[in-house]
Amino acid sequence: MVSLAAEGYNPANFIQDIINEDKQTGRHDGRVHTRFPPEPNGYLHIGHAKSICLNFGSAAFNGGLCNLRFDDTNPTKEEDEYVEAIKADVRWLGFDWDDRLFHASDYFDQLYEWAIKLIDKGKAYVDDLSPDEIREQRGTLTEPGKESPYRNRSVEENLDLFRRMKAGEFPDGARVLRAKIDMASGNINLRDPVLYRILHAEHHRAGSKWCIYPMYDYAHPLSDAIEGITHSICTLEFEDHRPLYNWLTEQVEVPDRPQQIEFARLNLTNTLTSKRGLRRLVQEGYVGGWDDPRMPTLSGVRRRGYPPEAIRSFCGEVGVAKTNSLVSFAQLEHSVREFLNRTAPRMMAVLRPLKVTLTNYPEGQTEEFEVENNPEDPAAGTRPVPFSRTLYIEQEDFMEEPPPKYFRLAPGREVRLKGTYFIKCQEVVKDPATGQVVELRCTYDPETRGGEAPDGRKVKATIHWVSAAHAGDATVRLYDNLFLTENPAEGGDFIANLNPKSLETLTGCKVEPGVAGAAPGSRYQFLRHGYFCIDPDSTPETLVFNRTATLRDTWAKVSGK
RNA sequence: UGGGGCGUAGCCAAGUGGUAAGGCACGGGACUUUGGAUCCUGCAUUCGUUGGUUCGAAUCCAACCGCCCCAGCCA
Repeated sequence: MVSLAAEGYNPANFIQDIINEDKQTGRHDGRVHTRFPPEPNGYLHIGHAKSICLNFGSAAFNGGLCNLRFDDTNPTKEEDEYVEAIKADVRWLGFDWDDRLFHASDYFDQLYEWAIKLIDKGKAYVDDLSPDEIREQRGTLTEPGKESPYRNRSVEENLDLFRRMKAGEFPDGARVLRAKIDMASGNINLRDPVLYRILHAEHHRAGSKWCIYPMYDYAHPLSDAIEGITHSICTLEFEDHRPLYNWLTEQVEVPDRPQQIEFARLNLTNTLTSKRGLRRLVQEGYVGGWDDPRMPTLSGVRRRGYPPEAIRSFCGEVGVAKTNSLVSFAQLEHSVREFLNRTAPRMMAVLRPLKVTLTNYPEGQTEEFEVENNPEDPAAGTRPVPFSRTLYIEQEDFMEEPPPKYFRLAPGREVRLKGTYFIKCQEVVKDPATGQVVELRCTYDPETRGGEAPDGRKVKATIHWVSAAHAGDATVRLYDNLFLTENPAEGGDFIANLNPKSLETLTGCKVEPGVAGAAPGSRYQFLRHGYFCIDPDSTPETLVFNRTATLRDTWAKVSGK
């Protein structure tokens, strides 16, 4: 039985190979315990989804557990607003941490005790050098660093100074606690890395209890150890930190040392996946907020209408490896369409209305047709759709001078109105001032009721429609890539790569009456258009729809549009 | 010029000495009351390069080339 969390998890990856081997050799007593460790300094994005699916998915797949842990070691950057949003996003994606919600800040006391232990062992020291001096003495990529003059202080003096750091006797930046490892190491992370810094700042959870805070490199491996994590999965840029990770768990002598494993983060074409960059888009007003449907944040794609199931299967499909990669956005859209095609109820919506009068249809008459809700899923049933003399069809479904291979309506041409009758265009009414086509006067063939002609004649197109008197009004937001370039972060300023046409808002759209009253978040397929999702901005009078994704459009290819 | 990684199709990615999975994209055809979906079908004589080992190499060895990451008291 595969749990929901493991659904979509693709075990064909090198991390699963490691887990398999560990289970076989009995490492970690055969346990698998992972964690997803976000810093609450921004909103989760699609890149985090890959990590969430990997951590929760691999744990579930292997009969293990996955914790949610907030890596809140820097009080100057972290806020409660973010922790709540992150929890909501992880839940929405479909994962559950049960009672295993943790914070690195839960461990500050233990972490402090272990720092004392390191000092006692002569493995850590208080350094009085300024940040600039430490940087200067760290050396360069090719030159070794210099040892600090404070490196060989006595254990007693270090203990005293560290306690006084904690007691608040020194200002920010005055001193730090450093690990004593190797200033000549080729790995810069091993050149006596800073373990604790002084920060007189209010912590979102710990309040003002502390004025010294552990660095990520110190807190992370030890938090993993405290939680009994077996496989600590992180991204490639931390590969260089692994020796330090191992050094720390060895020095504090924890019983079952966790192992860090690195994989390549997700990059998507035409999208920005850096918290810093996304924050800038929000703060400088390039988008409407973290949940703007153009944002790759989980809150953004949710509002856009992406189903969590689609994101999970996408994460399984792209796999997990160590190669830096840039996944095509089309791959994500494929997963979204694949899920929505199976599940989204169909609806007819006319985005750019063109009035059609059926001249031979009795005035004042209304018929109801039962139309299938989803041809992919007969169990979805049918819905009644009202039909009358005056209708709207899509402007682009008529051409006065149709090019070859255009099968839709044209003067004298017959097409099928989805689910109802064949209609034939008899007359084109134009605005005398502008020459714009404002109305089509057509006849319908009563013999074709239901959409088939008894005489066997065929029609080359079926178009969607909506009854003018019954239709609801809607605003429709059409979204396109936020960025014009494949890799917006590459080179200079990504702001220059912003797509000025990433949002087009259509008003006066006409939708089937059946959608009235639907809740925000409801997803539909608008026939021949794509998938749409009701936005919370909707009012009782006017629904607002966000386009999730278009349908594949082979006519666009043929016509070269 | 130090350290750590990575190179399999346009994009992802399996493959772990026995003769290149799969998905996306793309092309062709069938079917179609969504120009959707579905269904067939095509798409790497070759795995960064060059040598070597072997009956046999994407897999082992060597050298070279290319790309990514690291010099926060950020994570």
